[in-house]
Amino acid sequence: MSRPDTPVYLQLRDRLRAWIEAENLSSQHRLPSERELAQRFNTTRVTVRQALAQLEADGRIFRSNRRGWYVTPERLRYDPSRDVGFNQYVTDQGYTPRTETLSKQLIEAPAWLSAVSGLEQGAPVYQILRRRYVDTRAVLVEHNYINPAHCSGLLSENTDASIWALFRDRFGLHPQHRQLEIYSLALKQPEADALGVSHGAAGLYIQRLSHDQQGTFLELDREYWLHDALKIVVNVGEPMAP
Amino acid sequence: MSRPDTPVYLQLRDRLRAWIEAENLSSQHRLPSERELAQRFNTTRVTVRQALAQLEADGRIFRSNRRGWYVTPERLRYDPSRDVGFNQYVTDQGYTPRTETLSKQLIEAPAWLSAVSGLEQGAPVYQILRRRYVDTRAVLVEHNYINPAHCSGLLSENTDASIWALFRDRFGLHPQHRQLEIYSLALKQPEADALGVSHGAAGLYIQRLSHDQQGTFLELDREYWLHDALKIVVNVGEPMAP
DNA sequence: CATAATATGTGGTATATACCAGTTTTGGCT
DNA sequence: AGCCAAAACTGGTATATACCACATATTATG
Repeated sequence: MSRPDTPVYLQLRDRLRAWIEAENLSSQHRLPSERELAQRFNTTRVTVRQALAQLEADGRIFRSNRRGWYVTPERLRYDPSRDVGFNQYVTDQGYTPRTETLSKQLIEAPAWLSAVSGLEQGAPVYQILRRRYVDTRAVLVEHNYINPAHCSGLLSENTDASIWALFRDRFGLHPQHRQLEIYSLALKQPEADALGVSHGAAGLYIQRLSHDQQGTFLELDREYWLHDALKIVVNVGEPMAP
Repeated sequence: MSRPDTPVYLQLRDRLRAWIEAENLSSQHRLPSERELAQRFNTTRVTVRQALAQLEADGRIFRSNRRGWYVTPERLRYDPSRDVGFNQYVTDQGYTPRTETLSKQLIEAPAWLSAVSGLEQGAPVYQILRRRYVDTRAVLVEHNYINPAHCSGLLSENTDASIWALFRDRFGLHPQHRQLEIYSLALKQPEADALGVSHGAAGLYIQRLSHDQQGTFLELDREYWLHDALKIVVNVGEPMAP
């Protein structure tokens, strides 16, 4: 299969991957320590870490700060184009969701928000910052910017559940058009810290800009995900004929 | 700004980032060699490579095998939900596209394709493998699986241009429904080699499953992108009122 | 028995060094 | 000029080692 002169760290990567797939079915299982792996495979920690970095990039293992390496759980399937709440998604797929509202306040729209939303600069905007968990793992932080025009009093509501459920059931708001932006990046200071990973960890950025039936700005959502925590599934166009 | 005990490789990362942003506007510019950076910043190559890996993860620089590190061009904006050709996208954004058809053949649908498309296993399917460039940089490889039912003779056409243009203009086919899947992964042997990067390099996977007005399978597209080469922009729902 | 101090284990950061495998440049030759 | 071999240069891989910061387990102490 592989040439005999395959680099040590790739051999190690493949052996670890096979070991993870064969022996160990459960997620969140802890790998042997780097030192132990180095000894067991008769190499050095530096080389072991090269192999681990490969598996991390592939989303098969993740690190918990100074505690060790763990097998990554299955990716969460996620459709950012539908207004179904995170909690429901996670529950439907057999996991336990958790949401923490880190802050919520009324702010004045900064220039960049004005540019993408069409709001006047300095106009009042609700800002909600939340952290979401799948089981015990923090997988994303979310920045919400909401037009208070049609949902005054939103900040008094419980924002640990679905904001879209509030929009629908309490304020009668329905998004008509959404623009999604998705790209990979390295997580920086605030988001990386909030997710308990180191600066520079691989992340996926999802931005969702929603307008209502009249074409007025409803909400801007900026989500910073761990890159290995999700698989985006979007349906576009009419559903198929039966 | 940063504490005085910030690790060397992060200081170096930030200095390089600042240098890239300030001094150097042009993309594809080559960075000094690792050894020169190590000397200039009075550290070792290992530490320099940590800093470079951070900038690579952030998509600001990329490596060309044993030739050096280069400043990453702007990301291509890409909407996989529209049937507009790659060549047009790239041209519209001021770059020069190029497409190579690596192979095209009639194959029998394997089990996995049957599972997602609804075709019978073993049914004939066109398979087209292409590599696409933005300017001189190979940014993705694309695996197309096309239902020959409504477009026989497709393989005789020139597949270096848009397949969707062929569908539209020559066969009168229009996709009605699409399912997109997007997630990050590490590029493996065949795709990494085709893109001239090393195995394990960060990539973005985009899968597009298209059905026509009658709900019959049209095409499955599997795209493997360099993670830093694109920004996905998808519009969902009716356009805004004027 | 609960709590605090301590020891141990873990990944995180860093230096110094060496050789390998390709790429690019150089320099000599025709 | 054009060609080709040799040299220089680049990132890729690898060993050996050391210390740090934080997490957890262990032990001493009230």
